[in-house]
Amino acid sequence: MSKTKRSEIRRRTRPGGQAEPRKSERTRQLILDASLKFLWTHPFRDLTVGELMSLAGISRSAFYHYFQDLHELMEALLHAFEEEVFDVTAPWFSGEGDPISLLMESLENMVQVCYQRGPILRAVSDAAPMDERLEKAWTRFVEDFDDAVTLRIEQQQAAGLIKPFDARPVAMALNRMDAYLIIHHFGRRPRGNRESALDAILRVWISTLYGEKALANCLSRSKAPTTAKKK
Amino acid sequence: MSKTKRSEIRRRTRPGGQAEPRKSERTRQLILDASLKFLWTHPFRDLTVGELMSLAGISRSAFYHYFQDLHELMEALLHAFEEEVFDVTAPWFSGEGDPISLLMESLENMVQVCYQRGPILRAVSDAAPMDERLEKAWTRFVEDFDDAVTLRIEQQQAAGLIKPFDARPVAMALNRMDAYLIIHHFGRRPRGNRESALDAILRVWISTLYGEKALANCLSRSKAPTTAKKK
DNA sequence: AATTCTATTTCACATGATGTCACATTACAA
DNA sequence: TTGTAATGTGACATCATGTGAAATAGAATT
Repeated sequence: MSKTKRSEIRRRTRPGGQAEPRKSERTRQLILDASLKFLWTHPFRDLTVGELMSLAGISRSAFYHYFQDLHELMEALLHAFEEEVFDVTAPWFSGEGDPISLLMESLENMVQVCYQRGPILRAVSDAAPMDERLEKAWTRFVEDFDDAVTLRIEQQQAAGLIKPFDARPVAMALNRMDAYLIIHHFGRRPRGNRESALDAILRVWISTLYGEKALANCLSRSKAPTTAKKK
Repeated sequence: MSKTKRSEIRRRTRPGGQAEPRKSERTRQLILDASLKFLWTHPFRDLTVGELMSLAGISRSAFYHYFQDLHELMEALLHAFEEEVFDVTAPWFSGEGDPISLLMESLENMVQVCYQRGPILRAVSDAAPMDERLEKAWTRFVEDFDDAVTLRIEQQQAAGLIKPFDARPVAMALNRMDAYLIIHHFGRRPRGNRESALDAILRVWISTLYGEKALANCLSRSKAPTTAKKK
């Protein structure tokens, strides 16, 4: 260790002046964690800066050193979620191989992630209409998917895998369905049934894009149709 | 006119004590109208009791004689909308004849109504997460559709018109798609294209419920697929 | 260890919207 | 016209928000 002081080691883990475990970073994370814990059991409308900070064990006004307001905090949560979802849906968007299998894989992954992070998703979509900035971030998130799905449909139409139609409106329809169906099912506790939500999403996507024949093939491994009525 | 006083004529138009053009009813309507005018050009988050009442030309505190708060007002708007939508979608739900034609008629009507009342729909769905009562009303509205669609699908499955599958999750998926696609397209000005939204909705519903063959027949009269890219 | 400088936190306050009250005013039936 | 209930108003208490100055704690330098 010779001359190098401990502080130098710690602080210079990341070059460029960005220190690693800076106190403020830890505090910021503390706040994020507290908000997460809160939103897991309460709707966003009940979240107040005071509540949040007392949960985090810090004074209320300290909040404003880390976030402009609650909406900016929600934006931070959204961005983390965003990244995760884009990662796990990559297969259909950029993978190679049977498009239907890839689609199924992507949608399964998406449902899986959303099942985990459901309350975040709901909190963000609840909070979005109350703040212009957050609303834009949320809109952009959804529209990024619109772009990606539109592009993929058009590619597969060109390849003759999907019948020709105006791709964008359909992509938008399917994405809205995903987002709000998932928020409905997984956005609050007790969360709905993963499997039946996924089945419905798969059914709609596949029959819309690839036709019922494709659907029949995929669902062959699935369980028999439920006739049971569950109100 | 003999003995009958004018007031008696006016007040007894509707028997049962419910007077007709009572002052308070007119004022209430004035407030509703003002809110509508406001929401047509501003998001719900900018609506304040003060603004609203000065728009209506009445004092702020008078508002609370007519509504508990802004959310109750939104609930009133929702109920008016609700009725209208249920009326125009009746064909598919209870009509007789070719199910696909009926479905198309219902969805066309729904898009038509929503195009007119888009901003109301958006305002309600924006406001809903902020208030438990309104949120419940909004949820019930959507779930009433879930029930109706589920029932109809099950009926047509029993009649062999629709392939067997678990109806409710699919009904929910299709309804979420309708609601939020429509809010997206028609909820603010400038509103999106009626036709392309309708086409997308029709495509998804028909191919999901009745298969692509049915779809091909219906869309024969439609315009050629647009290859144009409109970001 | 003492010192200095800065990052972090807190306290006290101003603001803005809400909802409620007692009271003024108006509408309307007698 | 007049009395009473319905309607409208102003003043107030409340609550969460966001801000700035002051206090405290942390880290680097000597």
